[in-house]
Amino acid sequence: MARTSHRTAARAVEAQRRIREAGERVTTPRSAVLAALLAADHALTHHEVEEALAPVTPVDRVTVYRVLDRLVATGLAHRIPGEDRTWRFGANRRGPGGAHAHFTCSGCGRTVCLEETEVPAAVKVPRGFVPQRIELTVQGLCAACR
Amino acid sequence: MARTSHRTAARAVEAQRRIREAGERVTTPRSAVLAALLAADHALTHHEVEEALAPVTPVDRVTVYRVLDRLVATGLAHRIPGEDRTWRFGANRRGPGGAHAHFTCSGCGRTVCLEETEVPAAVKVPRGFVPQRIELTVQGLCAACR
DNA sequence: GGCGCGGATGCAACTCGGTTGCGTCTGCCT
DNA sequence: AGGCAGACGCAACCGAGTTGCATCCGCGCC
Ligand SMILES: [Mn+2]
Ligand SMILES: [Mn+2]
Ligand SMILES: [Zn+2]
Ligand SMILES: [Zn+2]
Repeated sequence: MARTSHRTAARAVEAQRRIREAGERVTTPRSAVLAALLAADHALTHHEVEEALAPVTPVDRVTVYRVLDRLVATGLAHRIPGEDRTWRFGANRRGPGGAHAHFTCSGCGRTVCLEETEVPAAVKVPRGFVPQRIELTVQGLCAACR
Repeated sequence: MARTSHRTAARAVEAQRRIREAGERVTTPRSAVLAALLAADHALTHHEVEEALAPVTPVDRVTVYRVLDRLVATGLAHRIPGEDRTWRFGANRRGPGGAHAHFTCSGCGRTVCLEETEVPAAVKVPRGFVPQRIELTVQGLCAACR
């Protein structure tokens, strides 16, 4: 438990450092949300973030939405559109621009970032179309649900 | 115009044939919805389907949802999750199981099926994970919006 | 350390894509 | 033609995300 809360504190500091370095104001909700993303082993929904913060640093629903939007806008996190019409958010652990694939488990509904998996650099598109970003999502069963 | 309505009628017949062949009951809403998907040059939202049918064969909002669900379940159409939290639907012109990529235009918001574009057959996933389906979406600008 | 301001938070009300329950209607089999 | 399971229409509902506005507070400045 001492170990755990030590890690938690370290994560909070790390989150604050990242926010400050991005030139953003360091506020309680922002640090708490980013720390939650950094702590998670899978991409979190708005609701999951809210729940994760509730016991220690309750944050208003709307603020969670706004903070996550801002983290995405400043490149500190990324948003993953899901099969179930809800967005999930993951911290950009290795800075912005790291295009990677995602895995969504149809058992537990969790989405994880596949930092290792290559996304094709280019694909064939119809004449006149200009590709900008490629998204690759794998559906299947995670190790736990298999 | 004679040409156009002739094509329209042909499409209605084709839609009915496909529905019957799938072992489903042939109803007015079902034929109309599938015919609309077959006629479209891009994947349609629920709302677009409803609008397309309104002038000739008005169909209740809820019925459109249910018909589209069923077309997907029977393999006559497929559902594409979008960046904007709405689903889009396309007819499965070449039968079910034809995995293909999609292109979403950030200008007009339209999504088109890239029937030509290969989806990688397999990707690297973490140990113990079982991939089932791979989805590839390209974001960019379409020829009209460029 | 205190001051002031612009941006951030909290709360309430709202939008909209999609769902559910239920009574009526109809495609299809006999 | 007759009967029934399944489809349709309508109304109420749900939940993710948004908007407007008053209050608060991080941070640069003294
Ligand atoms: Mn990710
Ligand atoms: Mn398609
Ligand atoms: Zn799982
Ligand atoms: Zn376009």
